[in-house]
Amino acid sequence: MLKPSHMCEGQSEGAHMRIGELSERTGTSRRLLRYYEERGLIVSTRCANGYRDYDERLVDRVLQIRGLLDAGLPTRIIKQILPCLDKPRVIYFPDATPEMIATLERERDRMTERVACLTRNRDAISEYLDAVREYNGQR
DNA sequence: CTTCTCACA
DNA sequence: TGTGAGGA
Repeated sequence: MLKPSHMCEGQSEGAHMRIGELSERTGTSRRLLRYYEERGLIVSTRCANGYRDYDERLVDRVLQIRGLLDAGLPTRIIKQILPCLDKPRVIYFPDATPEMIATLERERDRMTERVACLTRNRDAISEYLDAVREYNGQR
């Protein structure tokens, strides 16, 4: 029995993949995945050949990171709160430091601001669309 | 295919 | 924050 070529030595059972697969499954460029790792957002182990080896669970994590980034959070903040968002949330209550709370509150307020901005622009576009339909309708 | 660094918008 | 080039 030959083991699949994408598998590493000594990682028999856990589902693992290398960067190309993680890239495809997350819709994130390989370049960007390395960048996230550099910023400390994700981790990887290395195969004997030096290739990165990613755990299955990284798929969800990367997706989550993308979502946070889309929400406008900088990587340094994401790096801090990512552990708090992990599965067993209760465990992480201890490290809810006052400064952590403070940064999260600021970040939430910034989000609120962005939401308001998006809403205004969406409404402006809706209004324009309505006007266009009106014009085309009566001609 | 993977890795890395340097430079740049 | 994210990409492209270019080499190993």
